[in-house]
Amino acid sequence: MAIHVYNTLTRLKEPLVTREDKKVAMYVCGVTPYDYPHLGNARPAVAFDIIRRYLEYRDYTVLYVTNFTDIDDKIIKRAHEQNADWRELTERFIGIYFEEMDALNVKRASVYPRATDNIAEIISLVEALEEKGYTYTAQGDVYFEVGKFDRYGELSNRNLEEQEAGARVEVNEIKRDPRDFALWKAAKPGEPSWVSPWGPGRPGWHIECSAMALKFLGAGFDIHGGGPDLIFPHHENEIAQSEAAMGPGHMFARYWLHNGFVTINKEKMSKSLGNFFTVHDIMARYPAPVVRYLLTAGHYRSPLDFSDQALDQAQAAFERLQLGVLNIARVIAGPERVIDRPEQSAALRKAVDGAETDFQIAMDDDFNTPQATAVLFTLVGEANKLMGDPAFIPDAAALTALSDARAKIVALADILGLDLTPPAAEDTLVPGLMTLLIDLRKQARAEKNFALADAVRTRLLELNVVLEDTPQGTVWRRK
RNA sequence: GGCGACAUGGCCGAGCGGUUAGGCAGAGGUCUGCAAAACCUCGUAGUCCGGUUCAACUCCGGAUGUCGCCUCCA
Repeated sequence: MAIHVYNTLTRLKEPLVTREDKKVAMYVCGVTPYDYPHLGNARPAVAFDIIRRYLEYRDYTVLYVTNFTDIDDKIIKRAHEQNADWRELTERFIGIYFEEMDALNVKRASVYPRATDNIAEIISLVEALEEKGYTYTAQGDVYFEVGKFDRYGELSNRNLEEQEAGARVEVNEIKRDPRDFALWKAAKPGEPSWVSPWGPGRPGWHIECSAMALKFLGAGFDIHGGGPDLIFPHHENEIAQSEAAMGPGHMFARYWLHNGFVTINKEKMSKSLGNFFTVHDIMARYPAPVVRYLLTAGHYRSPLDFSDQALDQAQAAFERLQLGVLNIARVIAGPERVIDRPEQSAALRKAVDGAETDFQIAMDDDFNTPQATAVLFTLVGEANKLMGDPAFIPDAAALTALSDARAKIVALADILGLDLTPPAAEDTLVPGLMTLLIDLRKQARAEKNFALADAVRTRLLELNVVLEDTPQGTVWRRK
């Protein structure tokens, strides 16, 4: 069964045929580090992290490259506003980006190239384009002449003649054609710059991704990903300049994948609209795994409308998975009964045995995480049903099935980057104290001193410790 | 104006031409001293109008609506 992905370039779901057998080379456009990342930045990071993890699970070796655009107009402007050094600004926000993506359990990419570390490659690429006659210079800037690349518009499916009518056209007297874009920008006084054949300046935005993708992944790499607002013009320009430079017969990237927008009240979350929430602020109110779960609960290509209600629902759903694993752990840590009741665990056994196949069917189909997570809930449900049966007898078959179920739930969740492993073992004093409190409460209850018993439970709850009275005795967990 | 996406039960959100998605919330019940957790039962959805078909939420056409790209933006 082959993995199928939706390719923006063909507008079709296609089987993933990699350039090299069992290897995937992928490039995902990263961030411009001049501010705190917002949820719209986190979405592609998580979406492509899931894709990367799933491909690795399917035995692909993944070379994953995500860039930092660490020099551009916004950075220069922000540094100027804050009277700060632009390098210190980008360093700071790159650090913050890593911290927050780590919290969201985004695996580190193989390489995080920065534009400013790849100036030589960028200049070479512009030179190649210059030699082939795709460029012109004007007032120190170097522009790519879009009209000379006849496949321009293929990715974003736009015919440029047709949109002239009502299009908002950039006011730029320098450019020969409004569609043309800067490959190299001449430095204005006081701006950071690098020496180049065209004088001191800095790279245009689009060229850095081409240069770095080709440097680290080579021509015809497998997957190029990013947000949907990059389809045009950024990715269109990447294709044009890369394929123009390489010449006929060379493809830049084979599959183009784009995630859906995060929206607020159905409107795109964006800095310019001012309706954005930073990952930092959201994680102050909800646990990071809940935020990750929210991003996993919908399909990566669908819009995700963000709200507190959505977070609350995500939290409740995620806790159901967490508690399921915890409940199983308690039962399998308990005693085994040497009575054979194989039929009671037959349904769970069946669910466990079919789970991985169902998970793969879902994920093979363009990474259908909503369908994949349903597999996890089915396993939790079957396990709960078994353990919750008043006639449940923990025989060998049941304990094995439960143990397998737990392992399967945790393993499949891990492929989605959802960590369901119970919190690390406490130091020895805490469990001892908890046993002491539970014993004292048990005594109070035996004496019908429910006020005292409830006070113990209430005050522990204030410490975020939940007591639950089960038929097997009282258990506790952190909230 | 050009191009495109989407429209599912109170909310979120999938698959599928005829057979249970899943989650959240709600109601009733089981268990409990009371809770919590868990389980059981319950709503029986598919914007509208046509068409194809023995059969459509699922395919086709149209309408309506929402959103997006066309400008830096994930």
